[in-house]
Amino acid sequence: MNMMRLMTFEAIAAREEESVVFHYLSSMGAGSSEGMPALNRSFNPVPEELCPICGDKTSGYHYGLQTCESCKGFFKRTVQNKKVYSCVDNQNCPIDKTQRKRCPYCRFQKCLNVGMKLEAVRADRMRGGRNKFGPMYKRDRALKQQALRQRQQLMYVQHSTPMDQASTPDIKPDVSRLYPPVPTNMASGPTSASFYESSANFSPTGYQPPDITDLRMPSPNVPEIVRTLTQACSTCDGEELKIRLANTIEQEMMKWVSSSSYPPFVNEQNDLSCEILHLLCRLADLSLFHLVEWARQAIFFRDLQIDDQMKLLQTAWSQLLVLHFLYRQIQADKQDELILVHGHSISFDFIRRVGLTDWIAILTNTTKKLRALNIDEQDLACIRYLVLLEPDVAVTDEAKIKIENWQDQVSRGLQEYTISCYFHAHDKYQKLILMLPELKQLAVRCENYLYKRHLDGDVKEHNLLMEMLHSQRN
DNA sequence: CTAGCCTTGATC
DNA sequence: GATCAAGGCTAG
Repeated sequence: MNMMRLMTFEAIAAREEESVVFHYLSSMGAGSSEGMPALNRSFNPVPEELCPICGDKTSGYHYGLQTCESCKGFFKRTVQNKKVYSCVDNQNCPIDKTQRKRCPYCRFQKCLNVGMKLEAVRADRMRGGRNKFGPMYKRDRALKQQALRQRQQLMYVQHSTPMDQASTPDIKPDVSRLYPPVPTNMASGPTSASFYESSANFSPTGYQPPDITDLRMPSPNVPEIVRTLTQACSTCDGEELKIRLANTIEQEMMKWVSSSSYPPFVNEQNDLSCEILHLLCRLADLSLFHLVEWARQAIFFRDLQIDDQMKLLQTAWSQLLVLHFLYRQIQADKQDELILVHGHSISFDFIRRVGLTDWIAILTNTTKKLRALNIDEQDLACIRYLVLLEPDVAVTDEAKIKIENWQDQVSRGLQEYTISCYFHAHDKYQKLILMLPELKQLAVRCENYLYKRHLDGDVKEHNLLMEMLHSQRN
């Protein structure tokens, strides 16, 4: 059935449309904000789009994405005239506005790598009109608008900090809350005290660092690959702003928690349920942004072509979000509270009142299992990569071989690590691997739930989270 | 060969 | 009719 679908033009068009998500994601991460003071940007509400190949000013969508006029022309000439170039250097020449003429080989490679479409150059040289990429360009524009709005929202939060800080003086922005923490100093062993110290100030709801007197050996030998994966975490632009936005969202949620009457009237309960779901989705959306930025810079993953990256991300995003969410629960070590991104928490009682009763049992069971496994940050880092680098996702043959090799490296690293650091828990590795299908099942369940609530009109916003949810179902 | 400007024509 | 992403033209 899938094979049949792949043969149809609709399927191809749908697939191309899906890639918009990734173009959008990659352009977010490309850091249009890099090195630019926030205040300057606030006076420039529509940031000038730069060509992903050479950095020149773009002139519109050409052959799949926004590029400058010269790269458009170069791509057209190359494809139309079937040019074959060669590189006199190492096939990794820098391509920018001043040097783009130097090596056409590397320029063309870059065109393909960023996602320019060969098939958008017409074989019949027919002029004018539109092609199948029209809807894709339209959606890309809409997504960029959405990204812009989100950035402006972040800006708003940044400039409203005095009040925020006054209301929660005990909360310090901690980027590790958005996405799993990664220590910068591994010298002290797999669970460096510095990580927990960094989280220790973070106790708006009495959150305390978990007890680290576990069963680990005092000075374990962490395999190189595990060390690398654990260290290789992004520190993305605007993280602190996102943390502040998360804080603002959570404070809003806290207002609902404290002001809602009990027992609620029927309509009131429904409104409350939608409002809380809306805020939870906004938090998940923030985490998703961060997750994508992490993935873009993630070792292995960053070496793949954009189309392959997109496929992997579309398969893994919900699992990675769930994984992060569960890890947060374990870290906080609270049995009856839902831990939010910025460190606030909501009691399970409140969760029941907004109609999410079923999820409490699921959450409790899963966190219980994970706690029993005594997952540490090295395990987590490896699992994240195992989830992200899913070899069964249909990617190009070349990428598939790479991914299988990377999976193998990560698996072996994890196995070696668990054996050397948890020698008494000899089956830890197997248990971790066995958790993966369960994680996937849970992620799918979350997706389905969210999708249903979206169709029911309970989740109205159009954000990256919804975009990912929809792109999988198209 | 490059890159800026021009012409074309399907889609909205 | 306006839009805008194709292809075409041409000075440098």
